[in-house]
Amino acid sequence: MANIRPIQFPGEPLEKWLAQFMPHVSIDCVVFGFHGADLQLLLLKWKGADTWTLPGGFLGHRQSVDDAAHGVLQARTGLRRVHLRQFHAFGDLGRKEANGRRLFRKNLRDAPRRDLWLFQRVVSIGYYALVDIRKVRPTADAWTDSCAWYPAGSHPPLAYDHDRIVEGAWEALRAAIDVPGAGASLLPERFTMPELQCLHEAILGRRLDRRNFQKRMLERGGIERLQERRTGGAHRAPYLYRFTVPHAGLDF
Amino acid sequence: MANIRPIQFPGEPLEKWLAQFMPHVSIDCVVFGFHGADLQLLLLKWKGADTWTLPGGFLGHRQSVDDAAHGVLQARTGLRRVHLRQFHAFGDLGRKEANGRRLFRKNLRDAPRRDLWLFQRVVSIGYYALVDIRKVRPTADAWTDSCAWYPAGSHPPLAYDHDRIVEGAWEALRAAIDVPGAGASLLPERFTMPELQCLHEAILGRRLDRRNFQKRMLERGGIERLQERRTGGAHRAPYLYRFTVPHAGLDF
DNA sequence: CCAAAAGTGTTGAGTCTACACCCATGC
DNA sequence: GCATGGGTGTAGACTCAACACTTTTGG
Repeated sequence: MANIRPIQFPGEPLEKWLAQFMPHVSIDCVVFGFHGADLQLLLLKWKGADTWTLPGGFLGHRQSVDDAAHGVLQARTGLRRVHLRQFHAFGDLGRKEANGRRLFRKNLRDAPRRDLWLFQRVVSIGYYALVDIRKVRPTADAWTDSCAWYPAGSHPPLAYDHDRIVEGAWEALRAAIDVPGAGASLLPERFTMPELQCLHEAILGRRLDRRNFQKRMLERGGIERLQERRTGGAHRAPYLYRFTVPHAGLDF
Repeated sequence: MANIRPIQFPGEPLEKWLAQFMPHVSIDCVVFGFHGADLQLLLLKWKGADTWTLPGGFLGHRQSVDDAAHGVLQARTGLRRVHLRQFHAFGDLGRKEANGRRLFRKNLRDAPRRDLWLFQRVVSIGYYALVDIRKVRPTADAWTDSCAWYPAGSHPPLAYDHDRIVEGAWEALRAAIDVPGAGASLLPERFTMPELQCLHEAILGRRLDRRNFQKRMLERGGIERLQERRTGGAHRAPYLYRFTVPHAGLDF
């Protein structure tokens, strides 16, 4: 992995900040975490508005798209090596760019120029990320006053076309859950089988049979049972497992 | 479908032509056709160079990414309603932009400016298209002197990262072949079961069992048997079929 | 001892694959 | 008739979902 450097808004003028990026292209990241029984989404709330968006960013001139996505993740979560997967590019008209100008305006001394590419149409490349929610330190940026987790099923409506992007990410995640090691990065290093099942149920949106699930996971490989059990809970102590393929599809 | 207008290079200067496009974003189309027993690829050969590339184009300022892809297809094939599917955005560094400047240079009176976005890094959105090869009129553009079909297994090496784009498209096509109506747009309106099987074998890269294939296709639905048979060939005349779902996933 | 959760096994339905047989057509 | 390709059926392997039983733990 090369060249991950978080880029903060360095102050006005806006033009100067924008100059370091490749114009008209952005990254949006649907960051999935897992806690309790629900999938969670990492969302940013903009200053001075009841507006939420996905964490996003732009491409440095000498930065690959994948690196830029990792940069966004590192800036908002502090994590460097996350499971990150590109799933679709969004380039429809009517992505409500004018709305964006209003959002930025509130946090600038002077009104930004109308003809900046930031306020014209931008093609956004969608990534989804799977992270261990306990390792994340949510960090807002210069434009937003909070970065926080929301239940994926009932998050506040998002600006632009970000609700559609979430839909696409979730669909891609559902399609990708069926490979060995899937979900590795959403869980802590050591986990129990019921926890893994709970994660799969959250992603798929339906209940699974406990016994068939366990069988399938073990036959498929990619996880190994440890000697220890999780003690302390009521009832029988479940075994702990860990993934032997650390991150499915994470190749660096 | 809105706003499909093929945009031709209107003559120099290059800057003027480029001004109508959203900078730094391009479309590349992997156009699959089917003839005989092989998948075919539509490729462009550049003027004054032994260089082949995929058909591509840029985004008009008021044009969605999908519309731009349809525009590319219409310009190179004459077809308006084709099965077209976005599969990945390519934005690595090292896409050999300098090479591109050399290609354009040969067909311009004056050397183009070095700082045009065309010669910097461009993020390319990859689409694959499935077309009926007999309906296509391959049409070169101002930069190329031929637009022609090549066997997908043994085409000339492509410039930039276009070989990788073809790989990705083929993989996405393999993954998508398993839905009812798949391949509808690669075949003529009426086709025989062996023809459909041949297509599937070409896409998957392996032989299939004749009997099981027929059974699966008919049980799955989406095609219907006609009264007619294909006469004229040696041996028993096969039935003709047609798709009842016209184009899988083509939604306008 | 009981309730609740966790581990393991079995059975039947449905699906996929390999293969055998018959039909049509040109030579 | 016979070689070749096309249409249909069947038996076995395999997969997957439904379900029963046992074990462990806290109260």
